[in-house]
Amino acid sequence: MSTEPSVPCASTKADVRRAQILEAAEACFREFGFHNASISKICKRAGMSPGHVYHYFENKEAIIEGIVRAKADTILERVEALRTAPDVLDATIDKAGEGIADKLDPDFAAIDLEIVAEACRNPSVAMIVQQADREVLNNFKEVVRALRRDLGHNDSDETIDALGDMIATLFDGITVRGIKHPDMHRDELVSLFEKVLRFLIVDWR
Amino acid sequence: MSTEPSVPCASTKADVRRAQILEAAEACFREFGFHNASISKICKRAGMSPGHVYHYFENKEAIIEGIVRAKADTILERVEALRTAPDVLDATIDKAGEGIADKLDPDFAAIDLEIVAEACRNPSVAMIVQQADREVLNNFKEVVRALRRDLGHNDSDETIDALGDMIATLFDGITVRGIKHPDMHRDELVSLFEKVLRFLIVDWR
DNA sequence: CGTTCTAGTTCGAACGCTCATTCTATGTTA
DNA sequence: TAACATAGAATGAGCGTTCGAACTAGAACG
Repeated sequence: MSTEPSVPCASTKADVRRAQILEAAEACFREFGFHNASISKICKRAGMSPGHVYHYFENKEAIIEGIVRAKADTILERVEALRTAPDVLDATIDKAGEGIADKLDPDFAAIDLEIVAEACRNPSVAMIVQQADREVLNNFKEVVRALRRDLGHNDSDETIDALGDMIATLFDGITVRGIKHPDMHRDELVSLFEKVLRFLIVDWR
Repeated sequence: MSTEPSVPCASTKADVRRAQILEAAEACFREFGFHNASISKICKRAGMSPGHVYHYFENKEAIIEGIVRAKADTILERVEALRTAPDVLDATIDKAGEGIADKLDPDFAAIDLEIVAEACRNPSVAMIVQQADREVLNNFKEVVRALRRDLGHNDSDETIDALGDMIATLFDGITVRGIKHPDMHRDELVSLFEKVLRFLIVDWR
């Protein structure tokens, strides 16, 4: 213990509390949605008093933004990892299967869709979501561009843009599909998904 | 006027009121989300008193279900129309462009995503959404099966299932993409979308 | 033809409750 | 002792819902 001065131990007491609140809030948001998850539900789950919660977050909106930002960071890390993989094409298509599995997880879907729905009417949430998407997409497009250059394609920026958005559309769609059609045959869908991905990245044009 | 007995004029006074309420509710749901759209907001917009609203709907949940059911019916009609088109393949791919434009409309997206998010935690909404999806998909799969039979493909049921879900995934994804990346270059995406559709329906396997 | 009756509409005040947020007081630590 | 951590009661607003009364419009009746 003692002083521990300049180096922020990466988790001050305040950081721990903030994380506890965010964790409890995420669980409540998942279960009830942003607007039906009350502060009292959240602080009961976090084992704190409402006053204490307000000591760390200015208001409920700030908690929502905290969650949205945290989720955005997670996705960003994931894509960042892609770029450093040894065989990028295989990694991309292999990881697709994993990515799909994640996105079909009801817990993930509940929060993700809640966030997108909120982004439709809450400008600050929309900003966070859109900025995260921009970074993810830029990252991913770099991967795709390199991949296709190696395969002999000579793409314009517009082509790469469309390709990036198209593939993102596929992943975005999976989350919704899992909710609208929970009993679908997943394995076959994943295999078809990979074929489409191959068509887009390798064969197309 | 006079009697007008057996033939239900298709719109009794009660039906008109119900429709008014649903219309006002939809606008509020779009603007505020299901849970931030209060009865008082809804009835102000509909120009009615709260008591009057409760005369036609048992509770707020029933209004939500009414909206969800109405939206589901609209989509169903759209797909039903596909089956009766003269050149089905072209119609399917042409209509795709229209479908995409609709799904990119922020008003559509706001309600649609709100519904899917609600379906994650509200079982009765989930049921309506999933049943509608089943009907839409069955309809659409019939179209695809016939199309591919004419093209010389001999598909198993599982193949057609996967194909249907894959294409549905594309459409579901577009709505989310439009929110996460509102400035994207839409024309290029639509054209790529159509190529993927052609790959899936015509070329694949 | 005017009046009464009836059943369906429509209103808006009122209820009990929960919400987000604030405030003051009390522990805790160093 | 000074600064921070934590509690929990209090506040006022707004929620979903209920309820009784007022308003209609047309049928029945004299």
